[in-house]
Amino acid sequence: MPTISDVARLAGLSRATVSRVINNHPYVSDAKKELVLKAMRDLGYIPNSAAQNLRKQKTNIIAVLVPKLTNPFFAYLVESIEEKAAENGLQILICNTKYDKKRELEFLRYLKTKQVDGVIMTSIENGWEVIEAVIWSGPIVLCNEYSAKANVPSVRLNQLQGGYMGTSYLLNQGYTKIGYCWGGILSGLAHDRFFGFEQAMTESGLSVNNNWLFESAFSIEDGRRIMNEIAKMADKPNALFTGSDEVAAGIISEAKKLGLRVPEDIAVVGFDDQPISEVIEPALTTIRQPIKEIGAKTMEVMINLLSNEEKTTAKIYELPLELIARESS
Amino acid sequence: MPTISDVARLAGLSRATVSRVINNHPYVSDAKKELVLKAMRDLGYIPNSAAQNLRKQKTNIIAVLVPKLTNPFFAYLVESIEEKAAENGLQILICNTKYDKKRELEFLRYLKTKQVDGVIMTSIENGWEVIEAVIWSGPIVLCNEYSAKANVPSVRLNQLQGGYMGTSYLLNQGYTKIGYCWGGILSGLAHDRFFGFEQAMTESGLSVNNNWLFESAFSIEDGRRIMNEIAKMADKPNALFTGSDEVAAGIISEAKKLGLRVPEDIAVVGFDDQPISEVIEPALTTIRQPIKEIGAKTMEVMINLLSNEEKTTAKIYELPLELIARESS
DNA sequence: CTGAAAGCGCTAACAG
DNA sequence: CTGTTAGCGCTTTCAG
Repeated sequence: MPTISDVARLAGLSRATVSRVINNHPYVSDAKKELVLKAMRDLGYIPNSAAQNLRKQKTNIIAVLVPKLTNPFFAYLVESIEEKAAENGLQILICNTKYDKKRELEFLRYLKTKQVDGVIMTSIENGWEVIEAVIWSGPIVLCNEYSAKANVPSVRLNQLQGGYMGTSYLLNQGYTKIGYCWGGILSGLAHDRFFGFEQAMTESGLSVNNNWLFESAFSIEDGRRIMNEIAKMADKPNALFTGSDEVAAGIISEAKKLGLRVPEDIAVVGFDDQPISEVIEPALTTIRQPIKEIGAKTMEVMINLLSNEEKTTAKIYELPLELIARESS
Repeated sequence: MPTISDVARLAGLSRATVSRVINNHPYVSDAKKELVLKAMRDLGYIPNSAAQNLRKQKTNIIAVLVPKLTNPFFAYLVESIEEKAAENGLQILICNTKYDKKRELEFLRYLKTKQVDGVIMTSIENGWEVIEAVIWSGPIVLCNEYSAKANVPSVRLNQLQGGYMGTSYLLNQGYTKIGYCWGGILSGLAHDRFFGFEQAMTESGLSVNNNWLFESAFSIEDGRRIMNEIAKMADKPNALFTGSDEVAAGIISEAKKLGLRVPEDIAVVGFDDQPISEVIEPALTTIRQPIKEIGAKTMEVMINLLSNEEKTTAKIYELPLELIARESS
């Protein structure tokens, strides 16, 4: 493995000059530059990034924390973030927290070990106090997530609007016995969405039925479970706002198994507009999140933070959602 | 940001001793160790990984190249690889090549820049000659992929068996007009699978109909497109081996739109046993790949390579596939 | 425009 | 068991 010294020796120049060529500095004569380039080629030289990172005190890597990589929403989000990162000469390090506090903390440590220059969090598992302890080591940007206490920028979707939109749609279709599925923790985002649901209900003079609030709803399997719970109820909801296409898919699939018709017996609204929502039958009414836009915006904010053009504040960037009406409600 | 020197100073010891504590070396008296630990705590010290990487000439990071992160198969595969990596104190760097030669090459460079200690490739875009040029910088392991020319270990599934199994199943169900969908490039893996298809056909005294070979089949959309092509044919296949659950889902969904019955009018076999296959209607007959096992095995081989217990050879580890019979055929 | 020199923060002989 | 010393490979003043 040739080093910069080998290149310098072969080119008959100093390491400083070679370094200048590597980093595209001005003030290197074309002649010497050619010499260096040739030597680099001849030796198959590639700069060692650990050395560069150490010396420059930066890595050009941004950690992107996601709670579940196998959730298409996050897979697409990561893709959009990566795209914007690449455009700006940055690399991303995908960190799959699996909704686990400890794992999240380990990844946040990367900021302190200088393995990454910044962190984008697409979910928050730990309390903000814990996260705050890390932040002075580098910028953090929240994406599709927020915490009331967080004093960092966050780029997110208008979840309140999402909850309101989905619920209103059901109400307009004439459903009044509406159930609600959610993950289980009323973190900022989930809270807003629920608030939107509540608001739409209230405005229609309806109240929320606590028996129809289903938690721990994440996966297709959870959807099936919830549908079975509903089937056993004496007083059943006739519509569900699920907060996730996967959960919605599970509900629809199980409902059909149970001999129920969707949307006649039970209407369903998903969230995300994932590929599955077009393929399932009946096709899913869902709420599309502008994934590309949110990813790009998040990276943009991060880049500004890194270049100190912007300083860390709790600024919120909010993007709109869109309801995609299909057949399930 | 405190450094090792700050810790040493505060503890009244040398940097060497602090380093020993950091790295859990034996031969540090408990008393001094306590002193160091306390100093580290008091300062909030965390070792700088760029410095460690430079000094140790290794990063404990393995790059995992995947062609498409939004494909659930790869998302799950990455998860299983990560799990095994974490168990062994390794970190993975997920690299999304997007089926792009140039991106693949950029990621392979990480091996030369010493950003990673090894590379796991779950697809190959470039010719092997190109890849070979990189390999002396560190170990490469192929996962669910192989190249005839590759002189590195590969952990893969028996695709020939997969192609054979899916086709035989269709034949046993009485279908004889069987079409075949594939990505478009007959790389090792795809070739084996096709060969299995051919073999099953031949054994049944059937020949492959070239009109029913559909290429560029990757996504749900592609499935829809193919189904529409079929609808226009005078002589139509009555069964399809798709090589992908996504494509199969697209085909089924579109077939129903066209008023066709699945499997009566057209039977479909998928590949991967992705979540979608259970939710779509009719549920998809598909071929399950042991993702957990293949990921774990791949990492195991990588770890042996890194520890020099094993040297790089073209050894092949092959895992079996399993047919999951459902309703689509 | 170019080179010499001084580290970035850490680890690993080696000597004691 | 502990400290001294010599770098890992690169970049960046500072002179010239």
